Amino acid sequence: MTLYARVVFPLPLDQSFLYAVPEKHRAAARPGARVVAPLGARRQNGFIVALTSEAPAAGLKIKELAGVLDERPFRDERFLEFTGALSEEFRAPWGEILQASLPPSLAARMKITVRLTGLGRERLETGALGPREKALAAVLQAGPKGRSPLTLRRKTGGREISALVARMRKKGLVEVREEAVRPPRAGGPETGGGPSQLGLEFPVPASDAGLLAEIERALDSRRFVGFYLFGPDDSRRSAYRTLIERATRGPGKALYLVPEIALTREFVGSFEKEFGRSAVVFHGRMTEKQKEGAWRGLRSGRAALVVGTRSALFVEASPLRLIIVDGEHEDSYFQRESPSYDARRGAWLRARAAGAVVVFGSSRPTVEAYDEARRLGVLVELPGAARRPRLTWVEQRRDGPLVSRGLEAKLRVSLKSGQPAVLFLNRRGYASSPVCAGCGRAPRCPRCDIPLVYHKAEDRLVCHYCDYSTGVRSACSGCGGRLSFSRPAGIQALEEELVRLFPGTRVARFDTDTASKAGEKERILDEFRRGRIPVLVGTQLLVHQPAVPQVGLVGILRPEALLGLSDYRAGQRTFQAVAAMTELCRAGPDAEVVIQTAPPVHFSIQAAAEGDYRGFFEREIAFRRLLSYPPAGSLAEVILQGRDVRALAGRSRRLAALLKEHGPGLEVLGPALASAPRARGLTGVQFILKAATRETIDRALRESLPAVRLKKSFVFSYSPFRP
DNA sequence: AGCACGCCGACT
DNA sequence: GTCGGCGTGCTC
Repeated sequence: MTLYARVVFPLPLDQSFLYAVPEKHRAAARPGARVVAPLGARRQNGFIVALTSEAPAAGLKIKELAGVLDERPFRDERFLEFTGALSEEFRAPWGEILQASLPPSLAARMKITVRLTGLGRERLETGALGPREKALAAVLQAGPKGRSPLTLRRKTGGREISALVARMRKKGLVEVREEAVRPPRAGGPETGGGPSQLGLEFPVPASDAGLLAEIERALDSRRFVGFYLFGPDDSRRSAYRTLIERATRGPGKALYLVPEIALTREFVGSFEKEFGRSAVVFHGRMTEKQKEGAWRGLRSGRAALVVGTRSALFVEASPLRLIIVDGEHEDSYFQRESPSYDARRGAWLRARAAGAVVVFGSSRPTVEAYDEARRLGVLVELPGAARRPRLTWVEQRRDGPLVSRGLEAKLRVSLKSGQPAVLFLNRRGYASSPVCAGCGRAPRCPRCDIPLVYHKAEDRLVCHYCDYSTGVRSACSGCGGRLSFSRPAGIQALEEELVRLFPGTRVARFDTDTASKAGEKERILDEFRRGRIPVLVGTQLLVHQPAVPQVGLVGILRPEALLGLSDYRAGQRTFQAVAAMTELCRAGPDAEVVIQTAPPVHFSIQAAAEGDYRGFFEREIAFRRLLSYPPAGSLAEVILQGRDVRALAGRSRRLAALLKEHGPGLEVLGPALASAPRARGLTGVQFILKAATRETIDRALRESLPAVRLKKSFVFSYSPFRP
């Protein structure tokens, strides 16, 4: 009886392939093993994901595996189950996910060099070459002996060159050499010692004590279950500590995910006594050597805890008993580049496959997670005193100055007493945008209720969900007032105004223009910390810096600009940003947060300033329900990309027609121009699909997408606890 | 992705 | 005629 292996490749393919397993490879060919297999005209590394002895469907030209690279599978079947589910849910190629899960020592990286042959040099001199061949040969002639395909591509204008190189190789004009880069040897931090005993219990109100007991029971009985811890930072950390201790008492391991690299060190630092020697750090910016060290520590059993960013989701930690996802509301858990996935959802899927406990935590959860956790009865509320800084509201007059009189006076007092201040304004440059003269809000789409985006070329306001558009002189859909352009209101304008108001005072600006490089960021923050810069102005970029010191005066200017993001999550983002900015204010009677905004104050701003998450949640969930936005329904963004705009238009119309056949139950918005103009020469067209359940969306995509051959990408709505 | 195939316009 | 550029489609 013949044995067949189902193989996936690290290629952008939405598909697996079937190969016959030769007799001599029977023992090693197991799910999870790496293989080499003939694919088309070449040999390609891949992964076995399943074995079967069933006869393959007719019409397949079955080939044999060329080789098996591992005597033992590099990961167990539970890990395969997890990555398979992740792949399916995010439409990310399984093979690419597995490739990203390899330890550095197995990620066989090839160094490819292209060099000109004698014949090629001769042809270049005699000019017997095509224009593209000539360009490539000239680059090779001018530079060092060998070039990598990537530099060649860059130096010849960025166009695809693989076919060209292949042809030239066949003609003997160039030579292509492949070398295996030697695998890294383990280095980095040594780990040792077992986890020590902790006897901590975290405080929970009596009403939630039952849930705590349930988490502990699940840990002890190795049952899969998911929980959400809602509460301030220190209460959550104390809870994590208890859970980690419990999970790692025996051979069990724990995975602790954080949103930022800087937080990995902070966490390990703060728990050094308990976990320092048995914890390893893992994140994407580590060298291969350091990563290899982390893998070794975990495999040998010396380390019981991994602290890392989203890529740490894939490291081997067996037997896995606990996954913690802290700062659940942070967008950095989502990976946009292929393979694209959401590590928060990934944590749930991995915990399910491994029979582990998954715990999310935040002081300001996403509406989606909070709602699901509450409905499922897995929301644990941790007590803790919320700091309440003094709050002052200052009216932002529509055509008034960027810094109002009220804020100016506060700044003057603060500067006189030598107190540093931070001002936020979330708009770069000098941008001006259309606002309603009546209510001061950004105009919104009457159908989707998300902000319209101003397109300068057509001089119109456009909805990026449904492509509704209107003239800039039209009436505000909220109050009927007239729209007009605001005065320049960007952060650069703010900086200049401050310099004018306070001559001789140093003002530093912190945005993507001044702090794009890593070193530059630290330099500005360092100077601010030392008191050399009394006033720091920043965009939202400043919110995500871990090392911003707390100050006595925090000014939040025009936070309503955050609501202008053309996305149904704008309210959520605004709440999170304003809450984070407010937290930069230190405690004390002389410390103060000044919010300068145009009335009426949006509930997300009001609630954030007052530290009232639940107040925000109730209003926001009502809005989402009203328009069936997640979590009240499921939503998917489908982006099609192409070079040829006319073909793109035709095919997206066809896709729209196909998708619409799946109604009722599926709402198709679009096609509309994708919000971010995509990379070099590619135009993007976007659909929004809305339905009550994710299944409806999946079915429609499954049946409609194969008919449209174009580069596609997806963003699905976030639903961490979906069964 | 990477590679083959097949079609079109510009040269010996 | 033939060669190179480029779009299209397939890979078990």
